[in-house]
Amino acid sequence: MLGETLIKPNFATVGSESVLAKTRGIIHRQRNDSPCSEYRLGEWWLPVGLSEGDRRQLDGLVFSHRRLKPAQALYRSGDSCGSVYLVRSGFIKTVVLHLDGREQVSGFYMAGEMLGLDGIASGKHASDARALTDSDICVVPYKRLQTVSHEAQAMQRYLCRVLSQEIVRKQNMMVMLGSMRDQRVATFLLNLSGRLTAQGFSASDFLLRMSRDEIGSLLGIKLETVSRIFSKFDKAKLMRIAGRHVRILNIEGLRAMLD
Amino acid sequence: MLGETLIKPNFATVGSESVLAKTRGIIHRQRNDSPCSEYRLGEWWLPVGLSEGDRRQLDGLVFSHRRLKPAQALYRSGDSCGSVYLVRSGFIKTVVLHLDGREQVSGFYMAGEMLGLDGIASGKHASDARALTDSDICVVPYKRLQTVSHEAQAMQRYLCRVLSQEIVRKQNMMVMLGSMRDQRVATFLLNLSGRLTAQGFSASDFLLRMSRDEIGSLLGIKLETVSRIFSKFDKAKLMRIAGRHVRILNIEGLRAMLD
DNA sequence: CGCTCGATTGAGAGCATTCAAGCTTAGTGG
DNA sequence: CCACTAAGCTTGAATGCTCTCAATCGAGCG
Repeated sequence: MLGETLIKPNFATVGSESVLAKTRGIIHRQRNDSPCSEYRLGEWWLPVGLSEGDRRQLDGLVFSHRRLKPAQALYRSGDSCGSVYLVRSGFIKTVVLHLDGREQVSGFYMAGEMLGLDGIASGKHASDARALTDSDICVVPYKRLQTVSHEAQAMQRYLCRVLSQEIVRKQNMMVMLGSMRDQRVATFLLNLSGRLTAQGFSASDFLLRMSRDEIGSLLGIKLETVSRIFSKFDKAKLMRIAGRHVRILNIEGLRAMLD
Repeated sequence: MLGETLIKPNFATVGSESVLAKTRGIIHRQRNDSPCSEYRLGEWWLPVGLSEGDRRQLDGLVFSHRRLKPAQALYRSGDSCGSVYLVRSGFIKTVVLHLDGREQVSGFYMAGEMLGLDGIASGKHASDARALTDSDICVVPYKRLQTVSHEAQAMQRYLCRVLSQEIVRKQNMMVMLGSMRDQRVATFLLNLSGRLTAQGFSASDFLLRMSRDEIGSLLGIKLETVSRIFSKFDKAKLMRIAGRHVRILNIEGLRAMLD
């Protein structure tokens, strides 16, 4: 068991996250719990790449949002893709369906990250997106995004950057799948830690929002192997793992595993 | 050995491809062998997504080209990324460098396909691109592309589609890496066959432009395993393999392996 | 002709998966 | 409040597959 001293910065769900949000001051500027209210994109957009000056041009871009319960689908493979999605809070997984019926996780998305970008090419989503926790999602109509992009060149540049970033992300996933099992798990943990940090959360203490099976599915290994490697890392004092509570003890040690 | 009757549609290199090009009539409208001449993008762009009407707007988009010899680099990881690249002819591989020095192939690109899209996000290329054969590459300055995209909405839409398509491609690669070894090789062959078909080449007879090692690197398996699986497919009469000459005998049998 | 590089094939070792059992946690209902 | 249940997690043992190591073969080239 992990001691009580364990900090739980990303443990908050929709109900309690505003406390954290206020302490960070940027992301959660306001909350509106009405189910279909509209948000202004500008302040959400801002933290991930646009300058303050560009923001004014984008303030007109309004969009709806969706609340999801765990296991609820945001979209399904084959659905016509009229929007892209920005995660306001919560955790989303995307899964690709094999021809033989098996499912494979293709990505996890957390607050501030965009998903649904794989649907732009063909107009149909190439994967399913499902909530892992209670989640709050901004729905950005793609048509509208295009119009704004056409008018504001900054937005166009940003959109291309986001798309390119997703290519890099998938490519890094590909490369990771070519490394040893242990390295994959280390990479996964470091990646998660880094993204949580970017959101203002602790880099060393966090809660996994996904099962061993889902982690294994993403990393191309079986759930038992994930469990064994976690235990191994724990024994090696690289981290402490208790259920889904993770505390990284030796981040340099984890990094050292990658080379 | 494969018999003399083997058709060799994609065997042509820079020296002889114009013969094939003329028979297809769309892609190679003209040839200009001067080392730094400029091409009009419109007719290259056209076959992969833009309507005839949009084309006129794009005709002003000029760009240079590069000739590459086998093993020659188009760009390297870390190079500042001022352009994206369109393959006119030949074969390019992209490789990502692991922290431990190993190299991993992240993709193969053939005529009509774009690469370098992973560099847009950070302004620096995230991989190396090297020629597998003599290749002819269109260099499309990204700044210029942005300007045109801003003016012509059709181009903007197209650019986003291309980026999204690359996301789908990488995602499919990821998923493939989660399947059995045999299935990966089957997927690889079917994918290659399909892309060659899209370029007007034979779907059943073609020449691999990459080594077993490079195939294995992409598929996450060792070169000996690639060789063994090729031999196995050959024994099963799914295909004939002789060195790098491939003749697919039972494409439905290969497809059936995927489910 | 001999060299080199890539491909093929075999044998043995190593490691992840499979199968199975026990354990913990969370949620439910008495 | 506690027992019960189900789902997820951990751990062990044996199997099977891929990798590693090694030898051979063949094609291309000087």
